[in-house]
Order: sequence, then C-alpha cells, then structure tokens
Amino acid sequence: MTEIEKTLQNKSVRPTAMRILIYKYMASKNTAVALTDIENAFDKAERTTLYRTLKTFEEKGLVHQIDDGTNISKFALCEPGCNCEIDQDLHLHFHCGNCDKTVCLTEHKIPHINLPQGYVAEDANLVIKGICDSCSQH
Amino acid sequence: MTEIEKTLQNKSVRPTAMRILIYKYMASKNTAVALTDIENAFDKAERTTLYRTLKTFEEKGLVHQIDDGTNISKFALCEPGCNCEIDQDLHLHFHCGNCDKTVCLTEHKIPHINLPQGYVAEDANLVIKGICDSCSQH
DNA sequence: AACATCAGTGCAACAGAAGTGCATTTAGTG
DNA sequence: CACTAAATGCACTTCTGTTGCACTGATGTT
Ligand SMILES: [Mn+2]
Ligand SMILES: [Mn+2]
Ligand SMILES: [Zn+2]
Ligand SMILES: [Zn+2]
Repeated sequence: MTEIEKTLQNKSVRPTAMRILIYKYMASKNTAVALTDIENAFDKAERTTLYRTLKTFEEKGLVHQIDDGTNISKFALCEPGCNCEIDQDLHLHFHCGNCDKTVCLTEHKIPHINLPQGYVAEDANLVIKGICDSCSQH
Repeated sequence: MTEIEKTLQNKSVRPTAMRILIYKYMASKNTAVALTDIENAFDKAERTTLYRTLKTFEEKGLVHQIDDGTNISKFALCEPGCNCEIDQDLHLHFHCGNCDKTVCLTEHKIPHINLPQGYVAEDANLVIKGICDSCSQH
C-alpha cells in the first residue's frame, strides 16, 4: 500500500483510483486548486465525481475549502498538523492578482479580533490580495 | 434638491429616479444587501439596471462590494469618511450564520500582516463568521 | 462461487448569479 | 424643439455549483 493510500485510509476515505489521482494532483501543486483545474488536468474526468470527491475529502479533513474572493471555490490539502475540521487552523490565504494563483500561508494565523458586544465569532477568513513572490521577481 | 441627490452628484452620479430609490433602500438598511435583495424589494425593478447601478455606485465610490464567503456579492454604502476607492478603508465584515445578514464593522480595521519575502499586499478581506448581536440575544 | 449490499461513478439536467449585446427610452444641452 | 449621450429594459449566454437517478464495482456473507 502506498503512502497516499495510507493517508486516505487514515481519514476513513476509501482509496479508489480516482481519489488517489486527485490527491496526487493536489499534492503536486503548491497552490490551491479549483474544481475546473482538476477537470482540465484529467480530461477524462467527470465533473460530478471530482465535485463529490472534493466534498468527501473536505468532510474527512483531507482538504480545506478556500474562499479567495474570486467567487470560485479553491481547495488545498491540509498540512499534517492541520486542525481545519474544528476551525482551529485559521491561517490566512494569499491571492495573486497577476497569476491568479491562491496559496496557503500556513504559518500565518489570523490574529484575534475583538468584536462589538453581542457578536460571537465562530470562524474567520482572511485573504490578502496582491502580487505573489514568483510574480514580484519579474 | 434633496440630500441624496446632492450625495450622488458629488460623486458624479446622475441622480435618476431609480438610483435615488436604490440609494434610499440601501441607506434604510443597516446590513449589506445583495442584488437579489434589491430586486425583491422593488418587484418592478429590472435586474440589469440594478446590476449596472451597483457597478456605477461602486466605481464612483458610493458603495463598496463585500465578499462575505456566501458566494453572493453584497454591497453597502460607504461611510462619509470612507476611502474604499483607494483601498485604504480596510474594515472587516461580519456574517451571521443564523440570520444570514452581513454587516460592516466600520470601526474595526484589518490589522497589518507581515507577509513572507516577495509577497506584496495590495488589498485585504477579513470576514468573521458567527452569531450577530441580534441573534445572540435570543 | 453466488448473492446481497452499499459506496462510488457517470450522465443528464437544473439553479442561481453574473455578465453582455442591442434596441429603446429618458434626460441634459443648445 | 432637435440633437446627443446616458440610462434603462429585454433577451440571451456563460459559468459554477448542485442534485437525481441509474449503473458499476468492490466488499463481505453464506
Ligand atoms: Mn489554506
Ligand atoms: Mn463594509
Ligand atoms: Zn502571482
Ligand atoms: Zn444574525
């Protein structure tokens, strides 16, 4: 059994051929991916399957969904020590307006915010938009 | 000339009947509104007109667009001293998971974030999700 | 091995929001 | 009033996300 198969099984996700392919694809990229990205990467793939695979991955804590402000849902693999399931890993995300790539800044946590009386925070999303390191070098 | 007409003209927006209605509607609500909200408020209104009106309002700095993570664009009137046009008024937004309302927390600015080497920040979006003051009282 | 069972997949269709092209109306200007 | 440009209305398209249902393939049991 490969490393990836073990990873999936550890999270109670049956390691089917398609799922392994998708996981491998996401692991190979250092940016968040959209459903369409995966669809284009494997032109044999069925949209619905990818959609439901990502849902499953998310529910089981293998990936987390990212709203980067483009109105297109992105997904990224959770890091080994990630606590996305319980909303405890509130790292921020960066979206590059030049190359349109979105990355996790896993080390950068969202600072605590004091809210007005009566407001109860349960989750937070912080996206910084600008120019990424690759694009700013050129 | 009414106060609203003056406000529109100050921002080089011709105060047509429809625009005044929309502005009034937004001023009457203390939450951000979606295109559909306005559409439902005036059942005589044409989607495209509302859409383009909001675009115009945004370009001229009368309103700012809000991405609250629901994948539905919301809009809110800019406060008198708001500098949205030049991305200088980075206040945060709160989205209530109970009543689904989104509000501007104009007094709460997004804290400055130190980014990794090479990343250039130009804009930021911070949304806190949870229970709003109205909902937490009941 | 045959069977029952259920998760996973493929296909089709739908929903909602966003956006565009073009004709028509409306409002400002001389 | 006549002219012009902006604003509006209508139709249509695109894109993402989502669901229903039938089929397939793996798993586990007798
Ligand atoms: Mn992330
Ligand atoms: Mn706001
Ligand atoms: Zn970039
Ligand atoms: Zn609420």
